[in-house]
Amino acid sequence: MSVEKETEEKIFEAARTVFQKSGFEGARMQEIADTANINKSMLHYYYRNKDNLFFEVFKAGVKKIVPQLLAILDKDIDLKTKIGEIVEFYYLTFKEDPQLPAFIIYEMNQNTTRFKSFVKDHGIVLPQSYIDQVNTAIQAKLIKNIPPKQLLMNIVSLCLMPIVAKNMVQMLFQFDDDNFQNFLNERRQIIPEFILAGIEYKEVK
Amino acid sequence: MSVEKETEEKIFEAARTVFQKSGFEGARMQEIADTANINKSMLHYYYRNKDNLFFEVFKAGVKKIVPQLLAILDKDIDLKTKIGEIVEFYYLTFKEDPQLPAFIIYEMNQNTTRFKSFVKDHGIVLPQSYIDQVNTAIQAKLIKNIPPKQLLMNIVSLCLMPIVAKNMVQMLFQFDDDNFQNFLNERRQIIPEFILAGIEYKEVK
DNA sequence: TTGATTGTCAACCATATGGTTAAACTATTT
DNA sequence: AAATAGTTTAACCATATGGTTGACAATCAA
Repeated sequence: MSVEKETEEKIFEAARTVFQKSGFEGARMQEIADTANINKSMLHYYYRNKDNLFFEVFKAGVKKIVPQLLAILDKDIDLKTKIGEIVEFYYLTFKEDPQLPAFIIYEMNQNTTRFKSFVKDHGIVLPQSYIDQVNTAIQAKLIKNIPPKQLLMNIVSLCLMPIVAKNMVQMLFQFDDDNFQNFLNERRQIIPEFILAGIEYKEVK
Repeated sequence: MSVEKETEEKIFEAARTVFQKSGFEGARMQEIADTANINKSMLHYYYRNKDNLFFEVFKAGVKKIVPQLLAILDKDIDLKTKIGEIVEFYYLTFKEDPQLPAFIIYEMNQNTTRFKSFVKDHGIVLPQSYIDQVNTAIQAKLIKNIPPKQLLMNIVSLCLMPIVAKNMVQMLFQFDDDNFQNFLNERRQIIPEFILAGIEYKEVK
């Protein structure tokens, strides 16, 4: 049994690597097997077929991002802290898994169905508490008027876009990998400042 | 000769459609031929092979985005106007070609080389005039201190991310296509306001 | 120890896919 | 009108790819 888990785990890790690098269509079962150092038949023995294996990887990827974000959004903390936590969460998560967001976003565009079932199974919904929090802040004139979804879109855009468009950014800004990492690191401070100013956030004493 | 251009054009358009929908790996030469309503051999007759055809489509895509952005950045207009123009440019361009940015960004991550040659051939460089403009504005205390590349990254992120992550956004926000289009439209106003507030922009009289 | 269950592998299979070819057809030139 | 060059097509080819099979090994239950 320990052997079984080991192999299954090896396969999954290899699949994660290859699928995230090449996408569903670009990934080859043989390459996954080679990466895992096992026979190709094992892939089918444990996961039946390519779709299945892919979906496992895809699900794990979504699980790593979405529920965490929603949990932070739902927290009972003030808006400023919340924004800071989101920025930090994205920075840390994608520092160690930089290809994940591009992978998820691309594959979701290719096949919405895959994701839909996941959303239903996990009851993924934007927390009402977040919506209320923003609207309350607006009414209290603590921030300027902005639809909560638009604000969230802004936050996520600022965090994810540079990572998703990594090569484009590196090319246009003529960054090597170090420069790019510094650029991202710099954004940990710049993004929260930019957002808070953007909504004209007023501190509550 | 008119027939030739017609066929070549038909092939290119079909290739654009299919490649943008499915990506390089997911695209099938047969599907392109079917979409163009011609025999598959014609693809090879006019474009030799898949790589070639793809690269033409890819180049055209980049040409539609990058030079335009750089041209606006290089314009001798004040920062506020410039930001407004970028936001409008992106909105209008991708309203009629929504899959383009995700396509370019994804394929660029898959194969940097493809893009590198393009950048070299077209002398694509971030205009110094833009860098200077931002730095000057900072020194004049017209905006708060922010590295020009970070500011540009913010602008582009806010414009592109929702389009690139369309399905993700629609799912999470429970938008149908109309809702989504309205959401994007709403951003034409929200993004410039958000950015100008974000950099604490002061009007020059 | 032995019989059964589970895991692993090399060889194999069917099909899809990018690409080729040679012949037919069409327009253009002489 | 004949020859030439350019365009289009159906049939074909080699290979890559996802998936299967059957033999064999390891592990476990009795």
